Amino acid sequence: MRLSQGVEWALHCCVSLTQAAEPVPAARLAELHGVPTAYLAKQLQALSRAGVIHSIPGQMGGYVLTQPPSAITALQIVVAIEGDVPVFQCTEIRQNGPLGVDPAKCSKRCAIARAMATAEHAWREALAEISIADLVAGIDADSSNTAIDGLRRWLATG
Amino acid sequence: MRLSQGVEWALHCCVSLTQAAEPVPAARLAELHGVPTAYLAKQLQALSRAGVIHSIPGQMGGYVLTQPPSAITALQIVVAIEGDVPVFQCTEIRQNGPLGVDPAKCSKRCAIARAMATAEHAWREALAEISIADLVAGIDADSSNTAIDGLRRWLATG
DNA sequence: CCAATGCGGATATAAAATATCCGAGTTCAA
DNA sequence: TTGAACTCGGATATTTTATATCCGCATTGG
Ligand code: FES
Ligand code: FES
Repeated sequence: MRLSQGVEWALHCCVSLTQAAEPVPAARLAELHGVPTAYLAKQLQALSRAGVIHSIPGQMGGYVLTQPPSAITALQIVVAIEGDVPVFQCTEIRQNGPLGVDPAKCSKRCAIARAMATAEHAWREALAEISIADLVAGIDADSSNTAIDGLRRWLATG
Repeated sequence: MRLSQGVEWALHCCVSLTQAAEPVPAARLAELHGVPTAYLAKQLQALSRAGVIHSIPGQMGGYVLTQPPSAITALQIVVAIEGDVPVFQCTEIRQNGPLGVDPAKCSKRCAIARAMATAEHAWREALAEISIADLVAGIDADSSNTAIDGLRRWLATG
């Protein structure tokens, strides 16, 4: 079980967009991160559909964040890219075999699925506690306050 | 991102094995749960390699739990089937592009990976709190204390 | 010895992730 | 107003992974 690579790209792009004064095209974000343009565009479209970013068409178009960095969470981004399907999916095998339970009595989710969902909920809660602003602060601290400033400068010199 | 189906099978098998007095062959577990025998065998082998269950070869052979049900956690089973690779994998794209960071300065894990690892840790901690005994108790309660008894009886009548 | 079982690898199929392309629509400049 | 250049968007290939299956070998117990 592995999270799609698009999640990492999306996180990096959202961090970058916090330092942009104008819309940033997908090609420019791809150049900045050294990833294939066409595939990154797909992830950005997913973010756009989820309402995390807003797309502006036309010659001076590109992508812009729809909310302040402190209001965007890692959970939103993960859900946007991966979908909100549960990590553990109960396939109701309790209804199979010689001891199969009557399907009519399976309106309630089974005990195993409930337990796994509880653990998954803990993960989602933790993801919801991570904001883009937190990531920006962390990256800035790691680089002795040079990375974010350099990023803003690079984005400005179109 | 979706957890492999083998995890559900493994959980159900461990629950079933708690009610067995003798080793249970893979074919019998497959029949009980109505799943393909050959593929289930693969999952059981993974559990065996991880030390969750013990395999006994020979004519009266089969699988047995290595620990009491209260000592086996859902985390052990998930790791056994899926491997202990992290859900979020940092591919170090911060080293790419025109603003790429010097690889020599990347000995420390990046801020994004750290944040995602924290969330993942919360999930693992929650999984470690789930024991097979808990699942048995939950299933028993859901069935008005009939399912586990029926299971033990079915396993005894080889 | 013979039958039954777990183990491991090799193989075929199905699904998903990855990577790419071209068209519809918009904006800006001439 | 006209047009050209640029943007996003969805539909399309390619590669990788997960799923499912099979067969031969070693081991155990009758
Ligand atoms: S029946 Fe298998 S987890 Fe619900
Ligand atoms: S460089 Fe992308 S998450 Fe670490």
